[in-house]
Amino acid sequence: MNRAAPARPAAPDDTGATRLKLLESAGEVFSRKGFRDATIREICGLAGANIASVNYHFRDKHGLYTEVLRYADRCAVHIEASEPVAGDARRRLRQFIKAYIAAMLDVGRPSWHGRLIAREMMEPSPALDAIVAQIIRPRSRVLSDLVEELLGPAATERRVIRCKFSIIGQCLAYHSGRHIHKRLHPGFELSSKAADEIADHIADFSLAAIDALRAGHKPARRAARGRPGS
Amino acid sequence: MNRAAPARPAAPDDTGATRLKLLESAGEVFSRKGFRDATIREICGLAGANIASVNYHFRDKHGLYTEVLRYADRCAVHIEASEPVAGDARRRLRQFIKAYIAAMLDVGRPSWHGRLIAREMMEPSPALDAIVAQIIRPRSRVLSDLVEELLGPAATERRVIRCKFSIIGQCLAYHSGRHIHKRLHPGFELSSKAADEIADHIADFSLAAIDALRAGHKPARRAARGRPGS
Amino acid sequence: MNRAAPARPAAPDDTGATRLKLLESAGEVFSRKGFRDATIREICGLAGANIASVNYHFRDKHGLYTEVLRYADRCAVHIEASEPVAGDARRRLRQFIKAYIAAMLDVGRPSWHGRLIAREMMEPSPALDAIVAQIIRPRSRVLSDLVEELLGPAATERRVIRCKFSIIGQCLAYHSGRHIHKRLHPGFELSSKAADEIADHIADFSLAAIDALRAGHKPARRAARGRPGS
Amino acid sequence: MNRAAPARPAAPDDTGATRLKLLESAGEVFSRKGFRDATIREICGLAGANIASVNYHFRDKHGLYTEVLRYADRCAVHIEASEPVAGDARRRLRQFIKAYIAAMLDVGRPSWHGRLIAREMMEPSPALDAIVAQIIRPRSRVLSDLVEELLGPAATERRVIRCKFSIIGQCLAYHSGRHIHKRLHPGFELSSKAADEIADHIADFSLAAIDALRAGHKPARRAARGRPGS
DNA sequence: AATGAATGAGCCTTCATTCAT
DNA sequence: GATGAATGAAGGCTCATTCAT
Repeated sequence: MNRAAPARPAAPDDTGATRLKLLESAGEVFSRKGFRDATIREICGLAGANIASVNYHFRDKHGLYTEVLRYADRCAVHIEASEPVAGDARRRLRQFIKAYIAAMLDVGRPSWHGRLIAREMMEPSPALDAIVAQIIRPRSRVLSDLVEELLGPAATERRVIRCKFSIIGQCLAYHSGRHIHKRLHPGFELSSKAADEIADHIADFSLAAIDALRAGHKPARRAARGRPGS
Repeated sequence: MNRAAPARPAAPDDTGATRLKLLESAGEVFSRKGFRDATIREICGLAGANIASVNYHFRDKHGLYTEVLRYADRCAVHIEASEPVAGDARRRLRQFIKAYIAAMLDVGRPSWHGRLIAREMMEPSPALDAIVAQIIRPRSRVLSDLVEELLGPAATERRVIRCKFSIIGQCLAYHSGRHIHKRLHPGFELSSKAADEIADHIADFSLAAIDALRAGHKPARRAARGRPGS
Repeated sequence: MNRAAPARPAAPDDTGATRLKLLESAGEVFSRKGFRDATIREICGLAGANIASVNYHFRDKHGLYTEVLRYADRCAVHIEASEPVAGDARRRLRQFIKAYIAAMLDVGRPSWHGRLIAREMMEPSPALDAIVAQIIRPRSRVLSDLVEELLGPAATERRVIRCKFSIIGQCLAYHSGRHIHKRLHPGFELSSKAADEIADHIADFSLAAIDALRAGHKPARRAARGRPGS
Repeated sequence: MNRAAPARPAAPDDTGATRLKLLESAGEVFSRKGFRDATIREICGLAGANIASVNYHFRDKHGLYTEVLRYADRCAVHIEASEPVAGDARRRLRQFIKAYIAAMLDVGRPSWHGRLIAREMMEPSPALDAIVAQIIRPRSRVLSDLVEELLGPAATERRVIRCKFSIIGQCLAYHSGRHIHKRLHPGFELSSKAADEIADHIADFSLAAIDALRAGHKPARRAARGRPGS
């Protein structure tokens, strides 16, 4: 009743140096350690601010977290917007995957955005619903449309969803499996340099699979053999 | 469920009812909440043991965690061992995927084993190295061999690794993305009933893609400009 | 209600809308929650003022409290002054009790004045000395004079004080014991409607006792053995 | 779920040196400063115990407070029980008042019991209901019966309650008004020495008043005059 | 005359750990 | 072999206060 972001309720933005530094630091720490393991002390220390400033600007640790997610959302919008809509479906899918992989592998960016959302996906906070509605669902629709177009007559709702998950899963593997990857294949660095190559692999892999599903027209067990490749 | 290490009779000893109950309870709680969020109190409460018993039996919270992982490992061995080695590569790959998906979706089991390893993959503890060496690497080899065989002349080290990740990534997606899936597609339950169908989809998808890679000897049929592989 | 000190034109200045609203709000909150439980935030919120305004206008939370007491004092003067001086002692005592009970039971007023002083009586702040000197002692004198007159030849200093406390105590009971009263006798509301009846009871009760003390010249009519007074 | 007085749920008692010292210290501090102003640090410091011991033994600051009240209750029982039931009503009322005044003025006792209950009366915590039921209501009944007997035919429910409050109010005045008393009449010490004399005054005062009410048989305004004394 | 921003101290609570039996 | 009792460190939060404008 007598707190909340100090009388500036509707300005979701940036003005205020401390507030901004706090958001950045919190994004970094939350994405690295998760909500509970992140301590307000570390966040404030990183931002060079007093411990109580979190209470002042965001009321709460939860309030800070929520605001960090909204902040990440605002930053994410133009990444989305900058993607080209032109080209045929195959090309657009490849582009989509490239953008996704780039996000997963932290290619030239504040870098914690992707990690934070990945974290929410694995162990959701009450904020996940909003994230799904604002960030994930729109992108999911784009992907669904692409897959549906590529499947052509073979597209059923169920199959579109499965293919979508297959594509996203391949991308996510390079994020959530990065620690395993590092230990299993020390020679294959997951640097941003490899991003393009990885994305192409996933695109090739997925397009071939979808082609096969379309050609076979039945997802039957051995239907795939020989067809898609020729 | 809690059979003492069958092949390793002199294992660091599982006798002691309390000790064993502690391991089971800890596995359950650690897998559900992660290392830090799990409290010794809850674990002991679930096991009906004294708070100090963790210190007594395992010296430490970390000691308990390490021992839980080794305990899970011993239990995991025969799951691995029970997988069929017979059949051609296509069939064995499908079996592999079915087993993996079943583990991910907790099909009829005490079931914290899979969840715990999934957790370690995302935010590793010092114990991850041991897990990789003892549990993950062996399975990874099995999968590598399968993929290599299926790729035939098209198999390069790099490509085998990429395909392996594509397959594992699709499976993991149904675990790490389960919260998103539930929100995005409320109609499609991720129950154990769907496990078989999902596994078949992933097998079809992956086999088709691998076939295409093999046939084309170039990553994709009509690789949209830029030829990722070369 | 918030008329500036009428008889004291040069009083430490009440001009300034914010300052005045702050005093009113603080009186309300302090009287309801006590000094420490009252928060500056709530007071300022109620007054629609900035948090720092307390420091600006009153230097301190303590400064605000002191000033609130002085403000209440100024408001209290005419209540005191408006009491009738006419009539015989019995009637004047009854009037005194009615005024006191009305103050205790908050009969149709902004009403935090009485509550605030009651609070100071129970756990005094450094400001209590001033309150006693300026507010309480004058009224106490009035009551002493009445009791002395009523006791007549039986009046000793000690006995006058005791009777005075007996009268005040009965009145205070309806304030400090209100929560007990509510629980013990849910049927008997302590509303302002009952104020007059209660005051009459206390007056009857006390006058009868004083009469007896005077008549017997020994504390009680048939003082049960031991004669307390002698 | 996993806390509460350590597995000794039904033993409301003493064993445990630290636990007992904690109860005593808490009683002292709570009675002097009230629930919120009392700090766990001060209580533990006074008891020579660690800060966390409150959590261990009583789960909570609230839990400690509740237990302190129950502890005070147990101590209070024999005070109650030791009161004589013999004698006529006048004498029993005088005894009642003496006991009450002795409690108010802390005559030779752990000393915080009375203060604590007095505090609860003025600003109740959720525990007040229990206190009323277990401690206050029984005593209140005793007093009601005495007053009813003394009023004889003049006793109505309403009048009995009023007289009861008049008696209790006089006693409470010496507790809640002690700070005022000290400042107003520095000569009259409120030591335990004066307790007996004060109690006798209240008894004389109240008995005379009740006699008058009985004689007048109507509580009318001027009915008291001349009657009770003769 | 007044305020938004920031601060440091302190409180309650929780947790893993240890000690003595 | 096992446990009840006790502890110290740390975390989140609240509050009165101050600074710069």
